[in-house]
Amino acid sequence: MITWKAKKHHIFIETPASFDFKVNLDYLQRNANECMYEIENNRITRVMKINHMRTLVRISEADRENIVVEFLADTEPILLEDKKAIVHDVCEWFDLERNLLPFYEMGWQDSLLKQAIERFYGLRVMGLNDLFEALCWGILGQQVSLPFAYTLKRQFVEKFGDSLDYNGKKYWIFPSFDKISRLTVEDLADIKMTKRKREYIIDVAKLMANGDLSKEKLLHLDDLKQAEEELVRIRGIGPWTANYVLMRCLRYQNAFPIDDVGLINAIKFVMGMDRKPTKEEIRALASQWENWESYATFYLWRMLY
DNA sequence: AGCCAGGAGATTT
DNA sequence: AAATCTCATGGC
Repeated sequence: MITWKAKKHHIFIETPASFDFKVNLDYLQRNANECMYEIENNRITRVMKINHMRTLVRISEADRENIVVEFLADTEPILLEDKKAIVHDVCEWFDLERNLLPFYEMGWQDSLLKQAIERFYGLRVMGLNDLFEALCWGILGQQVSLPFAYTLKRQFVEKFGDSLDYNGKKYWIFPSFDKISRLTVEDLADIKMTKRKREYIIDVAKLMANGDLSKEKLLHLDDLKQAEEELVRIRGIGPWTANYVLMRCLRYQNAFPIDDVGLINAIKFVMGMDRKPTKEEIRALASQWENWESYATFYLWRMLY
């Protein structure tokens, strides 16, 4: 259990030893076109949705063992349950409750992971807590470069999302599946993604609006395989997107987007290969990562950017 | 200019 | 089942 304490306008959350705020911050800053939060002076500012309320929070490192959440724009939660919800979401975002020591113990002896672990010690798989956002991000990222994916996301969010204003800046809230479920592909015509992707996103929004698809349902399945099957059944979601979402949103430790180009390139780079590794070679390397595939992938991705 | 990008679905073999 | 084709668009 995570220890936290609420002050008048702040909440302090204790972080584990194998956590490094700056390393995670670096990850969050990997693309300047990110639209869901702002980072300035080592402080993250973003909107968080809890119990049907929206709060603008600023998260920073208080000291080596604590991060602090400040509330801005008069959106401070008063009720204890709302404060608890904030703590819960922050913990989930930073994956604070996971014990990384077994991962490090394993990775330390793995020639591929060793460098990544040395370089990014304290890095967590940063979450995409919201299932609709995670699915959309996965779909948007299919077969396009990362910079372009960020552009698509920004267009989508700024056209269909809500925002809170603070000090003359807008802090965006990801479009709701309710809203998107009522749109047509023509409504999304301005967003320069393929028509197919527009269909996928609207269809996913409809499934969520119907209640046929939800984070809760996926979390209540027994294991990764079942959740993956459930997701892959949806048009537009293949093994890559399913595992990406299982990793970043549902937080299955063994989620593994094995076909990911980034992972392939990272392995090629770290091993100094002059060609891309085959799927079989990746499987062989990953056989040592059992039950830590998601973290292994995330750390290797970091070697590229 | 051409290749590729944090793929997926449909069609063919 | 596995290989191949088509989609589709910006970045480098």
